[in-house]
Amino acid sequence: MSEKDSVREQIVDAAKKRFSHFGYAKTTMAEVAGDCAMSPGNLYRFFPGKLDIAEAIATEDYSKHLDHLRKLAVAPGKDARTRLHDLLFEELRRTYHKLEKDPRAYEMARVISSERPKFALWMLENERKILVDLLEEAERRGEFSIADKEFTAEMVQAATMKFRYPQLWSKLTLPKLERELEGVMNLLIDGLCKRESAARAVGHEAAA
Amino acid sequence: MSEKDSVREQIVDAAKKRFSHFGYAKTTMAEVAGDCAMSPGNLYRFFPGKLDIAEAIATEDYSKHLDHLRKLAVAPGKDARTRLHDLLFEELRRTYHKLEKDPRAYEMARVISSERPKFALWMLENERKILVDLLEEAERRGEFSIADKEFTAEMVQAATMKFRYPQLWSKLTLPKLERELEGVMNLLIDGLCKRESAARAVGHEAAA
DNA sequence: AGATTGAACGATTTGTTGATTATTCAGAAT
DNA sequence: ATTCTGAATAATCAACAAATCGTTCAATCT
Repeated sequence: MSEKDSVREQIVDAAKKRFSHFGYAKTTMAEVAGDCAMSPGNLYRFFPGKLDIAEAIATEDYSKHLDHLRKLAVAPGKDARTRLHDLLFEELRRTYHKLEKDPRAYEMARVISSERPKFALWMLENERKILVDLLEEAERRGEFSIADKEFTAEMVQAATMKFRYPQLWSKLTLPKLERELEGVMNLLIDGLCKRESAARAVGHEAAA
Repeated sequence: MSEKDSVREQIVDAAKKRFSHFGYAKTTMAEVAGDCAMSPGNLYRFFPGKLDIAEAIATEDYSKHLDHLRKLAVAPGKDARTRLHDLLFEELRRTYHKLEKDPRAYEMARVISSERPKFALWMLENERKILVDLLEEAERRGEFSIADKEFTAEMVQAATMKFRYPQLWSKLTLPKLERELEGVMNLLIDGLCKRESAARAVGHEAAA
């Protein structure tokens, strides 16, 4: 089984190079097989198809990102607002740099999320789990006050949906996106509602 | 000029029928001209091009919707929360019924917003003005507490972006979308933050 | 003169053909 | 028996031709 796994890795590595050099569509299975010194047919003993190789690459890369997010969400010595801030900003920055700036990665993301819609849902779920953890911790410490954490996490994701889809960015620069995310986040945390206790004003505050 | 206007109306009417029957792409200028008992070339004395006819149709239809929204935003005897609720829900319902349920309207929306990106921005601006009015009124009455209304209106729009794009709905039914919008709205109004005053819990509350 | 036409033009779409490519599988190699 | 190959297959893509359609404008009509 270790044998098989190392071949899988070899295939993923070869495909990663090809995909990021020439793009997903312009890379043929024959080329990937050639790079691994095997026949095209043999690839199918390790992956059901071309798309599954792309998915493996995306999963591997995304898992690292998830680990990073998990660390941010439980960073000690930071209040809930800051951790939520760091979490949402990290996601925005990754999306921006990875997709907006790299046409090859963008192509792969488009192909995967159109041919494998479940994949995008799986990513959302993973991030929601992190959010739930953050919210639970925040309530335990008395920072937030939330009845249904699972539902609230979903709502936070719905409200920040715009920052996940480059198609919705209409030429906005990263700083502008960051300012918007900052604004949305402050609204989500503090709300529009008048309070007795000194309310934090919801205005533009530079992000970075 | 009144003469010219009535011809314009005739053209818009003919095009409206064709577009909604056969779709934008499958309707030819010659057909629209024929319906108006004129030559194709003559259409261009009234509209710069085919897309402008579609835009005229969309503008006419959208203006009625805007009037409706304005009424909801200033409805007397309702608190700000309710008016904001009505406003956002009306937009969601219109988008759902008009685009999600009518492939012809969806085609036109796609064509216009891809060929005339300014149009979508203009719609957002219009709705933002209404939001600003609502927020100003709400602060005057002491219901909300907002430093920068223009910016906050932008943030409310950013946070509810998901409900404007059917592509982001991934098979969600209208009731589910409504429940989500309800949740996001409550979060925006009340915030996550713990307060001294009795906080309204953020949970699922049936929409309709 | 101003309004209108419809043939002419170029851009876009459609249809067709011939590669190219993902995938399969009967058989060769180990 | 298991691993692997590479030709066969079917699906997709690319390139080209024909047709259609949006748009223009010289000529015609009112």
